[in-house]
Amino acid sequence: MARPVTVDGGRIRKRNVARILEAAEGVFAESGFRGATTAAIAARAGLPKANLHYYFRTKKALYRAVLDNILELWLGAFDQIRPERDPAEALGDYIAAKIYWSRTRPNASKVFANEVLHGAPILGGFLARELRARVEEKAAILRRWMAQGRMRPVDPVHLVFAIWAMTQHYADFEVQVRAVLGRGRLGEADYAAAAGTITALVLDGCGIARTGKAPSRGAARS
Amino acid sequence: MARPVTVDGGRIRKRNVARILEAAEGVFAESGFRGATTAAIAARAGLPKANLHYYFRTKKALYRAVLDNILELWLGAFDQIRPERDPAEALGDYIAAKIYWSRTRPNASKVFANEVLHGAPILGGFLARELRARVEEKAAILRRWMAQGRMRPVDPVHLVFAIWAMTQHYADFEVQVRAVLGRGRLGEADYAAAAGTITALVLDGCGIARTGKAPSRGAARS
DNA sequence: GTCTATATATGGATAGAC
DNA sequence: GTCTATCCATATATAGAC
Repeated sequence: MARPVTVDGGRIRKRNVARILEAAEGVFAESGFRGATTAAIAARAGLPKANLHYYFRTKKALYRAVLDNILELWLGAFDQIRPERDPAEALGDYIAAKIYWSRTRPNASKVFANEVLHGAPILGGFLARELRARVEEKAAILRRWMAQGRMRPVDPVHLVFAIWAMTQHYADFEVQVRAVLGRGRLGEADYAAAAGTITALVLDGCGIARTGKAPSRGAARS
Repeated sequence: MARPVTVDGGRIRKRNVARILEAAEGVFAESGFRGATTAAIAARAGLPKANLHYYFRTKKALYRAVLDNILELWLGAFDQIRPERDPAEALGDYIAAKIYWSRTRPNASKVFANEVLHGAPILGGFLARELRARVEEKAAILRRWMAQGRMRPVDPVHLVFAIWAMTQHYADFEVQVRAVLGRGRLGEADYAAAAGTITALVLDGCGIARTGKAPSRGAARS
């Protein structure tokens, strides 16, 4: 148990852990922490239930591991906002990155939303420390841009809340968005319309003339 | 069982049902449908568990009743948007009404968010029929205002999504908002800042000059 | 490392006395 | 209408053979 004796350096372990994490993200997204069953996660991962418990002793430990993956995405996207950038481009790329993740990793967004919705029992500390610090850091950049007259003064923290809310809405409330739009599935055009509307609201709200230029390369990657 | 024989016309029943519904909204908001236990709901309502099952035979039936109450609020607020109104006032009052409900009925928002987040198993039909129709009705009003040059052309449905997302964020993600703002509890000033930021984004995004006038009376009521 | 069988706990729902 | 006691299903977690 303590140390793997196989020569492959835990190749099987790596593959199984990855499968379990992906399956768990899906099941936690669909059913929430309480509603998710280890049996359902194991079935989706293609493993017997006892095997899942071999890799993650408790359901809670597995849940924590899933959340850890998600936080990386969230904090990574935030770094589109850097002091040396043009405000309009930085904000536009940040919105594009968030919409990109809502589209490609909707389950990650849903698991996070569910966690926060129910009081952030696991992530409470992260929100109050790491996230708060990162928001303050980005808010300071926005305030500097405002002081330099490069954007209209708005409350920078509430602006960040607005961007989070509007972009993640397309993942978290996807069922409602599809129902209201009458779509079986959201397509390229729908996400483009969403990003366009959100970008227009944010840039106009900040008094920044839109350039019509496409988001810069790599916007969705880092 | 079939008909109440008491002379008070079911006064006790009315009181108990109301207590149960309020308790259920709170517990469903905190724990989700699956995480909520009938024991917890009964305890919060101050009744023994079996008594709860006397009024609502199944947990699902109780959940449906809670959702029904919530839909009334949602559709009611929507009626701030009427063709004869001034676009800026109508949108401003709609935002004010939604923020008012996020503040005063956060649990209602959370239960709804949880339902949609997990695929709207109960409300799917409502979203595809009633809600879709209501959004189309309001989108038509917005399109008419745009055609009359009273507001800049934007995608009206995505604009509605944006307003929903930004306003309900303060109820659904309240824990995160509090953590990032470093507040133990959100106060009057926080909601005012939220409404101000959201209104600025929406009105500027629609190219409508802000009047500085306070939201009209009754904005939060109907 | 894998998997069958099972111990154990929790929670929805009801029977039946009052 | 109220409430105690209980049935029964479900689900987490583990024991122990392979």
